[in-house]
Amino acid sequence: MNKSDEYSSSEQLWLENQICFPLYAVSRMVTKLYTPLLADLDITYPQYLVLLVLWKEDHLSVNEISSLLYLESNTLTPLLKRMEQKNLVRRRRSQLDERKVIVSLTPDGKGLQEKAACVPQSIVNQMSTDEVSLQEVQSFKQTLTKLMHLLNENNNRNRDELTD
Amino acid sequence: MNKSDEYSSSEQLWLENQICFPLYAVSRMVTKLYTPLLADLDITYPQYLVLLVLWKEDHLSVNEISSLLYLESNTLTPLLKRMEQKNLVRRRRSQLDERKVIVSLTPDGKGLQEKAACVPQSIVNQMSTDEVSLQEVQSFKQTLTKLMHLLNENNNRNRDELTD
DNA sequence: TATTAGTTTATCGTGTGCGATATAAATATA
DNA sequence: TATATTTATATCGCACACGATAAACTAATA
Repeated sequence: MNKSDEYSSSEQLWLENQICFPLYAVSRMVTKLYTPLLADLDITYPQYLVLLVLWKEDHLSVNEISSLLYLESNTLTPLLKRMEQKNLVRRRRSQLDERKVIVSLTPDGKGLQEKAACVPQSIVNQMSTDEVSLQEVQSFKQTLTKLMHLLNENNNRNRDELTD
Repeated sequence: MNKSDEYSSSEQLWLENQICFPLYAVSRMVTKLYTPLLADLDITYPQYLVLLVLWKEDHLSVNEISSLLYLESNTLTPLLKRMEQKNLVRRRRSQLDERKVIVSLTPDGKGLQEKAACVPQSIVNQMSTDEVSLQEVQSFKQTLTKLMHLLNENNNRNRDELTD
């Protein structure tokens, strides 16, 4: 173990020595960066994520969206209903399997893709500075992605253990 | 600019090429890791964060907690009231400045520190694997902390621009 | 084919987060 | 000292997140 990783029991309970707190804080701060940009499109950040996956592949079931975004149906169902109210998507029960609800883009929902094209660059510009190099951002993203898959498997394992 | 950073306008709108999505997903997944551990203490993750800062320094105003956790008063006020209901903290108007509300630990709130001592190690154990080295976690945390301060200044700047 | 088990989505309740705004106290200024 | 400005919390409304659970449908099996 590295010397710098040794903390006393009480020091471990200091905010500065925790890794999860900055993760939590930065996540909220980044969402705040998106807010004014997405307000122009009259959508929220989670709604933007749903549009991102549908722009890549349309006509996905709630379950498929759930798997891609790691969001549960109890979050997605009301969120998708709000998007349906705004005429961005349509929700239809599948003919082949009446349990499934297929979510499809409306012309309005498709149309937002062009208006959103400038969003990613605007975010990247706001996040990159002299203090954080592109190289650093790249490896940061790699770690994030590894953690995402790791923790997702962890969550799935914990959930399955309970039902066993 | 690095070759690998060049994306077309439409590729920038792919989930896999975004850095903010894994940030958002990992943040939620990590909170899920805490949930069963904190459930034993009958607290939530944001409530745990409040306790962390009070264990380090007791008798903080709402504003001071707000600055440390980057949470607004409209989030903290009801959260602190719930903690007061559970007899973890006391909320008292300052004698010197009646605008300020001083938050102090009760004996119950202090007592939780011992029971929470094992929480950080449990989280670290669940997050560290062969795939993510300690070295990697260290630099990941450094980038996170830099981003946290950067984005906070950014947010403060944007807020002040509107009132000017 | 009748029953059981599994899958998919939805509902309910609680707890955040935050933009906009209100309220009250303290400070600054005319 | 009366008034305006600033500061510190609180209130309101809306949109997530998610654990627990229900309801509807399909698949598996006796």
